[in-house]
Amino acid sequence: MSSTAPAAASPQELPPTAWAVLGLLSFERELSGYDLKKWADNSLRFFYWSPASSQIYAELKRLERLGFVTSRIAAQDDLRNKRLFAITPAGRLAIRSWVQHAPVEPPMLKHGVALRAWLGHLADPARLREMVAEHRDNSAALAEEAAHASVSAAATKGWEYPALVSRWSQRYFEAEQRLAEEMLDDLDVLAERIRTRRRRAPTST
Amino acid sequence: MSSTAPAAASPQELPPTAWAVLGLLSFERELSGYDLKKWADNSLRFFYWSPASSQIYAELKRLERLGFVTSRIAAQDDLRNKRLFAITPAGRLAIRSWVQHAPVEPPMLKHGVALRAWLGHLADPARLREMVAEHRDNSAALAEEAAHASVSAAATKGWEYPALVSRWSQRYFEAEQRLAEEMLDDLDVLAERIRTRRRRAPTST
DNA sequence: GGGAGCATGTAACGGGTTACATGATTGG
DNA sequence: CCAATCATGTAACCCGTTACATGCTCCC
Repeated sequence: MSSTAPAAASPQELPPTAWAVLGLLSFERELSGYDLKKWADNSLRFFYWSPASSQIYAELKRLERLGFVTSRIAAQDDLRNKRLFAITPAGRLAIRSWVQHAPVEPPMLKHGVALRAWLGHLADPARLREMVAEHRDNSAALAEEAAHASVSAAATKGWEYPALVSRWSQRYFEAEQRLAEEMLDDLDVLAERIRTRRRRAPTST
Repeated sequence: MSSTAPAAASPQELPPTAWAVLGLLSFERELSGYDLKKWADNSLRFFYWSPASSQIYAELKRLERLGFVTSRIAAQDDLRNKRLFAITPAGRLAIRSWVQHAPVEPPMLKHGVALRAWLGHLADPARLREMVAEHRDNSAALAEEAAHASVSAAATKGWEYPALVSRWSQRYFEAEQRLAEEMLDDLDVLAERIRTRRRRAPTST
């Protein structure tokens, strides 16, 4: 089946990136692929990764083929061969339906630091500590960035929901920071336990 | 470049799944692909997704080609054509080096619920609330599961680090639950604000 | 007898990335 | 003038998934 369906098949079945891009356009502004990339970088990035530019252009092509967006070349006043995209009524319908009806799935998380802590028996305890500390600092920095994003979103009319999610992101990264700190404590306890145990019944491996 | 390098090229450059699988084997037990899948399902799943079985078999093949694991057919006592894999000294070296030297990268998160909250202007407020509440409940359930995993890991010798990470996971999902609750509050405030505003200056799409 | 679980894979597909190509405009 | 940024894409690649095929064994 499939093989280039004629038009809007079952709207529900698009990759997340397509919905993300269409979602960015649902704020009713005309945007270029380049704009979309930048915007994704400083909003979606916090709770959803930011797709590669090439991917954005590919999704835009698909969305246009489905009739969910239209494009025009911005000429005259704006010069450059810049293609501006806008959401269509069909696109608005489709994304509304997706937002409302897509099933609630567990967030997907790939936590490299946690994976390596899980394999802690393979690492030098000090190095492990270092990694977790670095992660804690990264989280703190991201919390800061999200805080900034939230104030600038709060200042814009019609951006109440983005502002709300920015606040959520800020809290998320603050929590991540706390979790890292607690893990550091646990690592210290564990390292201590191992050290004393080794003192009694020395070396193996 | 590349095109089936003769042997252990630069060990650092394997997909995460390969390291995850090798990591599971680093606990020094002989495991089948099937075993690995099950184990991944109830440990890695919490902080790193669980790969498809087919993927696990593929990675095992690759790891064997690289000399990081060996396999033998478990016959006699165990019957069935079950292939058991074990880590080799080279594999132990490689994964140790990965755990210690791989750069600390930000965890990758794809939070569907957050994305849809970000697009809250496209949803019925009640439905949005429902979705976030469902996510909160899912998180609570996952926290429970992680708690169980942590007690059973704590009971096993040599599993101190997995136990530590299970504890971390439990806290993570508890935090996720709290974040969802706070988002619900924020959504209520926002919905109220919109309702009163609309009462003064009525409707517009 | 038959279904649930054990066990190992193959094939096709697709989503997403990196690397690359190209060119135009702006500002120091 | 040259670097940075704007701007749009193509090509190759690979990770990972779904769907499927196969067969065995355990236990009700």
